[in-house]
Amino acid sequence: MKRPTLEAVAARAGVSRATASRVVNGQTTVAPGIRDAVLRAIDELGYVPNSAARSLVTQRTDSIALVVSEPPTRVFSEDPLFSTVIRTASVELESADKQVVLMLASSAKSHARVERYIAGGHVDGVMLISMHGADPLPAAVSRLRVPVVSYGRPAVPVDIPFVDNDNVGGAESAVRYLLESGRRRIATIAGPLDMIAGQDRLTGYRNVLRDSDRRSIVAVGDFTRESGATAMRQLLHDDPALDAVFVANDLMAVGALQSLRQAGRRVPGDVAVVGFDDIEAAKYTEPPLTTVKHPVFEQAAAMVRLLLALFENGPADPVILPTELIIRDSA
Amino acid sequence: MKRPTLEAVAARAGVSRATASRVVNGQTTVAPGIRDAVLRAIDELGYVPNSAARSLVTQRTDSIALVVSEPPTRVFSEDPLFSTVIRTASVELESADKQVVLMLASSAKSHARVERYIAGGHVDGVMLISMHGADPLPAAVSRLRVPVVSYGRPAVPVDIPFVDNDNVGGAESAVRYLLESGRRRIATIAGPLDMIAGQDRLTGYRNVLRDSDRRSIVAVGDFTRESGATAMRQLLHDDPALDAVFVANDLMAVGALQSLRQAGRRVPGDVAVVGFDDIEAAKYTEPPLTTVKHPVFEQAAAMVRLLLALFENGPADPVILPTELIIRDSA
DNA sequence: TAACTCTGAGAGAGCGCTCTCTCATCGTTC
DNA sequence: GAACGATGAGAGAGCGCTCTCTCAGAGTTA
Repeated sequence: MKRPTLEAVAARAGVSRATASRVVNGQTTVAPGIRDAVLRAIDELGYVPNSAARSLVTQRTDSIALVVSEPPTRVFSEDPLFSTVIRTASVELESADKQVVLMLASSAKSHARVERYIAGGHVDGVMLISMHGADPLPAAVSRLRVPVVSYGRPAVPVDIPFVDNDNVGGAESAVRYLLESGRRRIATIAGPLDMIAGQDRLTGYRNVLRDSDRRSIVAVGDFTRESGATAMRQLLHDDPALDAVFVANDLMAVGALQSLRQAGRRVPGDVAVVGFDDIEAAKYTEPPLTTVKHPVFEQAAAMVRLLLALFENGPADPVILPTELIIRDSA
Repeated sequence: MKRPTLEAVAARAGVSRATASRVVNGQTTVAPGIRDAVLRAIDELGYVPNSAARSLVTQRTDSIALVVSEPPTRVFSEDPLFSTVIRTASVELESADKQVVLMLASSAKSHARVERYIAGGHVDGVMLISMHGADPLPAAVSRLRVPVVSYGRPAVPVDIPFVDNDNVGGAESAVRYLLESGRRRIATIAGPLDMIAGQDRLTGYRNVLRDSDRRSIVAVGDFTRESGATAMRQLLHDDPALDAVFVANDLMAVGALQSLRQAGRRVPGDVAVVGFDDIEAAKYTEPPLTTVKHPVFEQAAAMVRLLLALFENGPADPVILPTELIIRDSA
């Protein structure tokens, strides 16, 4: 019981394989009567084109690799952004009739695997997500002469188009807000400094404090809740008099809120807290979190558009999306 | 500048294409000297096999579809389980050298698309995740004569192997715990009743209450935080004297905690709360959430093993994983 | 030495499709 | 009425690979 081939369809419709192929591919140079006969044969036989055969000759695969490159330790965390980015990108790509091949690149071994796969011509394009500093993947992939875009500015200077949000500006607005609401000792919990988002948000924090001649108080986390909790304890130990903290992402802010609670500090009374990202959970913390909205959805969608534009040889300028301060109760 | 073919490798190594193919596929019937020559040629040319050509003849694709079937409304939510399941399954499949093709099936249109894709022989097997009640996909896919496994018991009775956790037993243990700790009026926030997890957890709740002759107090949510918050308000309105609530998942429990806080109820003093899933966020709620641990990681890994076993014509019995009550501060 | 087995390598078919080239047919124009 | 361009359909090559079949040559046995 084999799957029917184009040959079978052609035979049944009483035409040549070439004509059947024309109908399948929607060419207009087929007389209506014949087209109908072919369509009927396709329907009766339940014909579905064999993609391997097709892409063997067309040299296209209609699939896109979505490469998520992360340090192995973070692979299994429940990152809410991961889910949103993956889903949005999938939906957008599907509406462009592209398949999504998901690849996790954490170990060196899986890096090699990804490279081999892409080099193997399995995909028409690549989306690179969430890479950390010394990630060799952007450079490696860009060498492969396959259209590629990056979610977030690559940490190594490599010439691939990307979509990012305004991390520096977002952080600046958060810290400026804290300053303007009368906070004096503003600390920060920075993200991992081998990630651009970590670096840039710290830069934003420093920019504002420098301009106002205030001392910066920095602890570094790794964007997980737990690291946020640890970093907050650290900060309270280093400077018990701090009255505000800008946390580089909401997940760490959740951890920080818990540490503050445990230390008996009231939020926002004693310490104001501002996060970054505006994940759904931010509305449900106690108190609800003031945060910088990171347009994850738009960023993912823009990334897909950028890649599709690349296929059409369109312009491929980096896109930077604006952020917005969402004021709730924590600051 | 085209990619080198096997032909080119063979020519360079001074052998036939057949021999080169033997080396590439690791057959042992090649003399060591010749094998080395071929390997050298492969290396020098940077040869990577063309997968389309290969699967055209082998009829295998080495890729697996990971189909996530959800009502459109929930597609963009930041579901922490989604992320864990997808990642675990990916990692496991990659170590078996399978590609992961991610497909979102929310609309009827995308359902058709998924079916067409699978029928098109693009994948060697299918993993179906998170389908809701009237989902036609399990039945449709099982008709396609492609190996398929399901994450969670399919809602429609269809004969495909699945991996699930003991939803009924988990819910029972949670409610029994509430009962044993002296709670009298135990309500529940159920999940969507068109999902097996929603049904089964409600069944567990009812089983225990029936045995103890207590009245059940039920509100229904859809597994989102917001629905949990709404349902909790509803419950407090329906029965202000309730002193415990079993919430069918942690996300809704987070919402419920917020509503309780807003209503001035203390947790666990006035109302005890038990969730289900044990997502990471459960440790960070105020107070930390007592919950039933759902072995997401193991479940995803077991699903992959089940599918791989299917390829080997191995046994394909459903797997039910045990749950465990994790006691924190909310009950 | 002849007949045999075994091993290693090549020839060539064919997987299912697309696409160029060719050609028959028909309508149009002068 | 002959020459011409459109138009629609078929023939056939070839995409890159695997795998069966075949066979040369070396080793083994009587």
